Amino acid sequence: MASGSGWLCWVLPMTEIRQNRAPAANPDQDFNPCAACTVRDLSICQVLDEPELQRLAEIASNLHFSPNDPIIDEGEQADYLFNVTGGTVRLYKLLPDGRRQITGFLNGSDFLGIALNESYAYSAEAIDAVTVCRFPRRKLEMLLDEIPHLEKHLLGVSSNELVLAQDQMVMLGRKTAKEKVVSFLLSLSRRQEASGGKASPVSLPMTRMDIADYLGLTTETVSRTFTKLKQNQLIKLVAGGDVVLRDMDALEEIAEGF
Amino acid sequence: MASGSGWLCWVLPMTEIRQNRAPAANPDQDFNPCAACTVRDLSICQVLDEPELQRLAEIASNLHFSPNDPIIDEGEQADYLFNVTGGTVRLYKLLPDGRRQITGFLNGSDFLGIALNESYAYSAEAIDAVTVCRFPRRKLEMLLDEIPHLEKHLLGVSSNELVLAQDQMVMLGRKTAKEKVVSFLLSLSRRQEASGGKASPVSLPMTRMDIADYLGLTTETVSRTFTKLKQNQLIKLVAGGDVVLRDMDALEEIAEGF
DNA sequence: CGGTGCATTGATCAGAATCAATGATCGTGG
DNA sequence: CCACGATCATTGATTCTGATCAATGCACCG
Repeated sequence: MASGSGWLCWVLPMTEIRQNRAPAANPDQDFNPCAACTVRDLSICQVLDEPELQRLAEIASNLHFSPNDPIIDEGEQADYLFNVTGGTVRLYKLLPDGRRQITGFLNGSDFLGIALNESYAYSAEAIDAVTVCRFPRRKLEMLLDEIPHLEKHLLGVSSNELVLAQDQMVMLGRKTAKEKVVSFLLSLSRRQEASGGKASPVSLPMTRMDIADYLGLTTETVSRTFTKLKQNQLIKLVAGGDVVLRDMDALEEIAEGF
Repeated sequence: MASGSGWLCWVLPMTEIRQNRAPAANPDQDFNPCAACTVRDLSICQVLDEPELQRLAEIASNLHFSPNDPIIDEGEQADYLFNVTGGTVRLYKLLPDGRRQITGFLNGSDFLGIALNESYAYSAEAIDAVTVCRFPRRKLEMLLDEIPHLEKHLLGVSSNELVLAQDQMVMLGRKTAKEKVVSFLLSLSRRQEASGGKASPVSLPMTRMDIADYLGLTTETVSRTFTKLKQNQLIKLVAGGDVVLRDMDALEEIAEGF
C-alpha cells in the first residue's frame, strides 16, 4: 500500500515534501492539474520532471467519489489505473456467500490498479470523500515505454506491495485478535508518519466492520478488543473516532507477539 | 500460493560458487545449460533472444539443496536472486515466539526474490531436493537496464503475484478449515496442469505441518480435514503421499464456499 | 423527536487449538 | 535382513478463542 520503496535501485530523489499546496480544484485539461497536486511528491509522480508531468497530465482526469461509491468492480475490464489523491479507499474481494476480505486500505498518494491484467482482481470503494487521478491504461502503457524510470518505479512500488502482502498473511494466518488489532493500529500510525503526519492520534475513517473484514474478525471482536486495550491504558478513543496510542513500545511488543 | 509464473530461465553456471551460506551447493557441469533447460519455455526466458540468454547465462550459477537446507534467511542482505529449476521450496516468515506463516511454495520455473529491498523479506528452505539458478543482484540490475522488455515482463510477473497474494488473504481471513484445505489442493492441481502435468493425482512434497502453516491451521486440523474428505469420497490418498481428486466440480464448489 | 446506521456489551455456541496417545513409514546400523 | 529409533500422520478428549445470536446504547439527521 505505501508506495515508495525501490526495487533494484532507489530511484526516488527524496525531495522535501511540499504540504501546503491547495487541493486540485475542479480540474480541466486546460491547465496542468499536477501543479496543484497535494500528493505529487509522495506519489509515482515524484520521479517525473516537468515535461514528463505534462505528458501525464494530458492523459489524466480527476474524479471524486462520495462515501461508499464503487470505484472499480472485481472482474470488470481493467481500462483505467488510478492514483488516490485524497480520502480513503477500501479494496476487497467477496466469496459467493457474501463473506468479505478487505485486502487493503488506500489513501493519499497510493496507486490503484497496478495489477496489469485484463480485468480487475478486486473491487474498490470510497470510504469517505475520495479524489483520484485516473489514467487510461492503454495510454499509460504507451507512456511507460517513453519513461523507463517510471516503469522501474512502478516495479519498486509493486515489489513493496508484495512485502506488505506477506506481512498481511502472517497477520491473518498466525496472529491473535489482539495482535491483529494492535498491528493494524500501528500500521496506520506508521503510515501517517510516513506521509508527514503525527504518529499518535490515529485517524480511523473506516467502520468496525471494515476493520473486521480486513483483520479476518467480526465487528464484535474488534470492538471488544478495543475495549480491552482501553482498559489496559494502551489506547484512548477520542472525538472523531481517532485513537490515541498511549504506549508505543508496549503496543509494538504486542503486535509482534512477544 | 505457488508464486506465480516462472521467471528467469535455467541459465547456468560456470561462474565459480562463492559459497557464503548454502550447504550442499555444487556447480553443475559446464556446458551451455539453456539448451537443456526444462523450464525455459515457462519462464521469463521466453522473452529473451539468444544473445540475451547468453548474457544471462554468464552471470548465473546453478546450485542444489538437500531437504530442509536453508536457501535464504529473512533479514539477510539480499545479494542474490534465484530461479527454481527443480524441487519444491517453502517461503515463510516467523514471529518471535516461533509461530510460522508459510507465504508460498515455489517449484519449477518460479522466481525467488522478486519482493526485494535491501534485505530478504522472508526465509526460504528446500522441501525436497531443489535446484536453482542463482543471479547476483547487482549484475542482474545492470542487465535489466540493457533489456527493457525484461523489466516490463518482470512488472507483469510481479503484479500477477500480487493477485495471488490477495487470493491468499481471502483464504486466510475468511475461509473455513475445509475450504482452506480444498482450495489448497485445487491450487496445486491447477499449478500441475499449468506446467504441463495432469490435474488429478496431486503430489504433496510438503509435510502436514507445512500445509498447516500455509493455511493458518494446525497439523491435526489438516489431518482431520483430509480424513473427512476421504470419508466423503472427495479425495483418495495414494502411495507417495499423492492425492487423487475424485470430484473436481464438488471440490471447486467447496473451495469457493458455496 | 424518532429513525437509521454504527458501536458496544452480554450470553452462548462452535470450530479449531491444544494436550495426549497411538500408528505408519523410513532410514540406519547391527 | 530385521530391529530400532526417529519423524511424521492420524485419532481422541478436552479446552478456549473468537463467532454467533441478541439486546442496548449512541450519534447524526431529516
